[in-house]
Amino acid sequence: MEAILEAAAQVFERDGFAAGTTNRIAERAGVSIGSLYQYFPNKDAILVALARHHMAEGATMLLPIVSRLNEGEPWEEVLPGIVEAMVALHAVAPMLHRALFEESRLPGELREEMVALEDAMVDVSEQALIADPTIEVRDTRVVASVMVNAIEGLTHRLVLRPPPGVSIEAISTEITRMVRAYLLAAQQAGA
Amino acid sequence: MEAILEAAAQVFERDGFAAGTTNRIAERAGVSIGSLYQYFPNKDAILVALARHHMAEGATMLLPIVSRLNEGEPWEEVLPGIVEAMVALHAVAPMLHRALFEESRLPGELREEMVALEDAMVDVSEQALIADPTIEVRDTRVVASVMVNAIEGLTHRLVLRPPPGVSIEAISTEITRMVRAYLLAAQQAGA
Amino acid sequence: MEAILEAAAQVFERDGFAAGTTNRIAERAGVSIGSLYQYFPNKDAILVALARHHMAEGATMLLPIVSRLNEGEPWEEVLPGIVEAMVALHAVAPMLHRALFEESRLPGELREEMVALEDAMVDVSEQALIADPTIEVRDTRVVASVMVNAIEGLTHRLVLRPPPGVSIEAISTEITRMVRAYLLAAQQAGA
Amino acid sequence: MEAILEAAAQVFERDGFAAGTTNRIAERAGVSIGSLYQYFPNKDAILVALARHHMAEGATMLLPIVSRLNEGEPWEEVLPGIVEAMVALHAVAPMLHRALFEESRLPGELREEMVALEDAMVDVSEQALIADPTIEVRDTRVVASVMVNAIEGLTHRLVLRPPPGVSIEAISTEITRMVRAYLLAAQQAGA
DNA sequence: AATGAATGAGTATTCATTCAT
DNA sequence: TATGAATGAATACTCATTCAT
Repeated sequence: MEAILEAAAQVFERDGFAAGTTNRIAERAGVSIGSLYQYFPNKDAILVALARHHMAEGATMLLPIVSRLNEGEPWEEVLPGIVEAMVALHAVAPMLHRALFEESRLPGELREEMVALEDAMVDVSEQALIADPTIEVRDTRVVASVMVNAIEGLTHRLVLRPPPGVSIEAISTEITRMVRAYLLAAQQAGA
Repeated sequence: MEAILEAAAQVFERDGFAAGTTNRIAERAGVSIGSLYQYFPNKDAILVALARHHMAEGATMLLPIVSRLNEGEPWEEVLPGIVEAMVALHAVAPMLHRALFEESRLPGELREEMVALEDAMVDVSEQALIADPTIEVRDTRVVASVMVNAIEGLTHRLVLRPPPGVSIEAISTEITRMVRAYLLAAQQAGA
Repeated sequence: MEAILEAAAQVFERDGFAAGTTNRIAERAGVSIGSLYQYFPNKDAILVALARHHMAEGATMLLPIVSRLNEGEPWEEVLPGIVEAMVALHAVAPMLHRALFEESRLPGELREEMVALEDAMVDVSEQALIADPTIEVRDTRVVASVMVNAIEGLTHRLVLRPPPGVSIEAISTEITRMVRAYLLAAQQAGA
Repeated sequence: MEAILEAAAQVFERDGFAAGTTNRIAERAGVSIGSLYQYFPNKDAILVALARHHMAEGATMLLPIVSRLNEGEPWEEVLPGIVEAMVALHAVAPMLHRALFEESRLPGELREEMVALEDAMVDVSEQALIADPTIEVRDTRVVASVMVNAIEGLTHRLVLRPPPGVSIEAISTEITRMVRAYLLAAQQAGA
C-alpha cells in the first residue's frame, strides 16, 4: 500500500527505525494494524520496501547523468550534475535516509544490492578516469573509490546538518569543488 | 563507575543504542542492575557520559595539534596531523560512535555542546585561514566549515566502511590530499 | 459446503483445532474466507458439523453390526466386528478425532448428543448382556459401560500411537481379546 | 516459582494449553507477567516444567510398586497396585494431563523422554512376563505393550469421564480385572 | 452468492526502572 | 551501598470476523 509506505517514511523520518512502531505507522496511514500486516509480513519488510524505493529513485536520477561519462564526456563536465542530483536526492528526507541505511540491520540481500550499486558507481567512475584523456592517475581504483565516498559522505553530512549560512546550492558548489580539486591533486601526485 | 561506561561502550558498539539493554550492560560490567541505576539515572545518561568522554578524548587529541595553527604554523603543515588524529580517534569503536551521535536523540544540551565544539573547530580553522599569509580565500567561513565537515564526514564514512583494498594509512593520506586540494582550489577561485 | 468440511478435516488433522485457522481452511478448500462464513457462522460451527458427520459415520458403520446383538446373536460373535469397525473408523484421521472430541469445547447440545450416543451403545450392550443366555454377570450396567469405554479408549490409544511392531489388524485382535476376556472374567466374578 | 506452576496447572486444566494465556497464569499466580518471564523463558517452558513434574510424580508413585515385579512377585499380585497408582495419579487434574500430553507439541527431547518412560514400563512388564513361572505367553512384547497401553488408555478414559454410577474404586477394580483377564487369555492363546 | 480487503481485540514477549532487603 | 526480584507499559504480530462491492 502506497499510504503505508508514505506513513512509514514519515514515522521513520521522525522517530528512527527502532522507535518507529508499526502501530504508529498504521495509524498515520489511516489503516488498521491488521491491514498493515496484510501488505507487509513484518516491520523489516517495510524498511526494505522503503530502501528499494530510495535506491530506485537514486538510480533513476543518476543514470542519465552518469551515462554521459560512458559516452566520453569528461569528468570535469559531468561532476556537477552528479553532485546536484545526490544533494537533491537526500535533501528530501534526511532522517529517513539515516534510519534506512544506518540504524537498522538491512537483510544481507539488500545490503549486498547497495554495496553492488556503490561498487557500480565506483566502476563507472574508474572507467571514466581511465578513458578520460585529460586525466592521468596511478591508482584509479582508490581514487574512484574515494571520490564516490566523498560525494556520498559529504552529501549526507552537509545535507543533514547544513552549516549555518550555507545554502543548498552552495553545498553542491563546494562538494563539486572539493572532488574536482582532489581529482586534480591525485593526478599530479601520480604523474 | 568506570566499569559501567566501559561495558556500555562495548555493548553499544556491538548492538547499537536501542538494542543495547541496561541489563546487558550491568551484566558485562559485573555489576547488578540496581548499582547501575545508582550511578546513572537512566539509559540516556549512560550515553551522555559516553558522549562527553568521547568529546573530551577528541579535544585532548586535537588541542595540541590545532593550537599549532594558532601559533602561526601554516595550514599545510598542520592538516595531516589533524586528519590522522581524527582517523585514529574513530577507528577504535566506529559502531559506538554511530550509536552515540546518530542513533540516539542526545539531550539538547549535549547536542549544543557538540555543535559548539564543531563551531570552535570551524572558528579556529577560519582564524588560521585568515592569519595564514600564504592563503587567500574569499568566504573564509564557508571554506572553514566545509573543511571541517569534510574531515569529519570522510573520516566517519571511510573509517566505518573502508573501501576494499584501502588501508587506514591510505585513508588518512587521501583525506588529507582532498582537503588540501580543496583549500588550494578555494583560494584560486577566490583570487 | 462439502469442500470446506473436507478442508477443515485436513487442517484440524494437521494442526489441531486451536492452531487450525479459518483462513487456512478456506484457502485449502479453494474458497474465499467470505464464502466460508456464508456457510458457517463461526469456527466452532465447522467443528460441530464435522463432529456430527463423524457421529453419523460411526452410527452408520456400527448400526448393522450392533443390531445383530438385538437379534439375539451372542456377544462373542458380534464383538470382533464392532472392534474392527471402531478401529477402521478412527484409523482414517486420528488427530482430527482428537481435535473434535478432546481439544475443543463442543457446545453442550452436541456434547449431550455424544454422551447420549455412547449411553445408547451402553444400553444396547447391557441389553445384549441380559439377553444373552450364555452370559451371567451381576452389575450389567457397569460391565457394559466398561466394555464400551474399553473399546473406545483402546481404539483411540492404540490407533493414534500404535506400539512399534503391532499392525492395525493385530490391534483389532488384541482389543477383541481383551474385551472378550474381561467379559468372561466379569461373569465368573459375578457367578 | 512454585506459585506460577501451580497457577499454570489450574489455567491449563481449565482452558487447555492454547487458550491458557501467560497473562492469566501470571494473574492467577499473583505475580506480574514480567516475573513469570523471569522464571520461564516462554510459554512452552512452563508446559515442559509441568510435564517433567508430572512424569516425576508418576515415576515416584510407580517405582516402588513396579520394583516388586523385579523382585519376583507375580504379576497377579502387583497389578492392582499399579492400576490404583495410575488412577490416583490422573484423578487429580485430568484436563491438565490432556493439555500436557495431547494438546501441545512438546519439544522432541521431552517427547522422547516420555516415550522412553513408557518403553521402560513395557520393558519391565515384558521381563516380568518372562520371569513369572506361572505365565506363558508367546509374543511377550505385544502383550506387554498392550497391557501398558490398556492401563494408561483406560485410566485416561475412565478417569476423565467416569461412567455414571461408577466410583473411582470401581474403576480401579474393573481395569485390573480387564488386564488380568487379558493376560490369562493371551497365555491360553499362546499355549 | 462470492470475494477478499479491512478490522482490532488479544497474545507472547521485552526491557527500563523501582524498591525492599 | 549493593542487590536482583518484581513490575507493567509497550511492542510486534495473529486471526476470527465483517462488509462493501
